[in-house]
Amino acid sequence: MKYPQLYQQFSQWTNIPTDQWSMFESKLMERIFSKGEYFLQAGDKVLEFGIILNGIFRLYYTDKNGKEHIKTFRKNGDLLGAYAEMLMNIPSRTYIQAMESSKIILINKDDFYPFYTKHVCWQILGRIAAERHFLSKEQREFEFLQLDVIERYQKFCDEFDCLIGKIPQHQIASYLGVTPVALSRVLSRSRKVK
Amino acid sequence: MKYPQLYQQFSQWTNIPTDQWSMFESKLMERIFSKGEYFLQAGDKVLEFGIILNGIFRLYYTDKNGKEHIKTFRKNGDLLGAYAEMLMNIPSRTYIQAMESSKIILINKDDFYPFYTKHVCWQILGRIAAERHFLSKEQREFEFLQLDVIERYQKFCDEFDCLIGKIPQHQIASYLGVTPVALSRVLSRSRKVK
DNA sequence: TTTAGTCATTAACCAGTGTTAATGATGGTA
DNA sequence: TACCATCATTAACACTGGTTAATGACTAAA
Repeated sequence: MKYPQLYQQFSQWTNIPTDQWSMFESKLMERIFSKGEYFLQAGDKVLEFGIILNGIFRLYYTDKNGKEHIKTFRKNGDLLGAYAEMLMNIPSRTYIQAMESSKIILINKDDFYPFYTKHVCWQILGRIAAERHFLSKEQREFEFLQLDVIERYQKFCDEFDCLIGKIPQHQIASYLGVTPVALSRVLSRSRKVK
Repeated sequence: MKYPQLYQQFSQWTNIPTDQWSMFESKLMERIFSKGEYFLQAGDKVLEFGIILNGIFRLYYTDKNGKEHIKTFRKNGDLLGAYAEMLMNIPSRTYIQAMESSKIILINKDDFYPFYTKHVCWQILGRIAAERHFLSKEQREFEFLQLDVIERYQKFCDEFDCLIGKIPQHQIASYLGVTPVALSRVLSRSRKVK
């Protein structure tokens, strides 16, 4: 078994027969991304997805004015890819960029899909992955509807604590849906209060 | 077959053997909701979910100040329930209220879950339901990050066209993440431009 | 018909944000 | 060292959105 850690992670969700796992592992590839390198850019065909062994990536898109909007960050153990575009079978609208030297496991979409019909465990994993993606977006919707900037920042610190310091503040601002100037003001205000 | 229309809808996603379908149908119940009646309120145990035959529901939660925030609206053919809370197995944080007289099909969560192990088609349906829920949230995230109020309003009109006139404008404002006053101003401004 | 309730609109005021620009700090590179 | 790029901070200004309150339209109930 090449990736016992990954097997552990998947086995949390459902039992995977060892023969299924070894077939799956045979399709996996490793790849290193250096800081700043892109896993995917807007317009690219979505041919594969990954699982992060170590490192940090940011996912963002650009609007009609060329401004970047950060959707989320991904770290150890997270799935990596343009998930929505893969489901819709359209070219990527998302840029996915390594924020530090990162190591990931890759699998081709076309190598993975056949597993769905080989064993029910892959359907279960697919369902749980979708459910977890949904839950994180539901949480984000909650934050946009109910929380102001400073509260959203605090939530960000809770969720991505290990990333503070590794992510420039203006990118956190973009994730929170405000400008770097606005976030800086808010943080400065909250420091004065304390 | 009691609900051929529902069978049709599910069959779009995957083939369902007739014996599976009749077992499934035997668990279904019908229920009518009159205007204003609640399918679910915050604090309720999430015991069941539904599929809307006809009518409109709104899903919202309240914040610490008692203000309502509308998450979405649901109409014919949509799944109805506190999906996130069901996945997390926690009490509902969501209020689900009929906006007009509505008819739905109900199934108990505990009656449905066993189907996951009876046939793979239910896993596939579960996965696709989760994927579709995810995609709609991803779309909503896009709108919050990239669009201003008037653009979000236009998107709303595209997505829920049949509901315009049936939904009070202040509830649309809540869905868009602004106050009724702000939405009214924005619409009045955009009317003048034309 | 009268009354009460819901809702959209508008005005006035204020807090917060976007924008632009200037400043200073930091870190990497020639 | 000097130079460059990146980034956080702050100021000034315009504008948007939140809040409150008043008004009028409409509907349903008494």
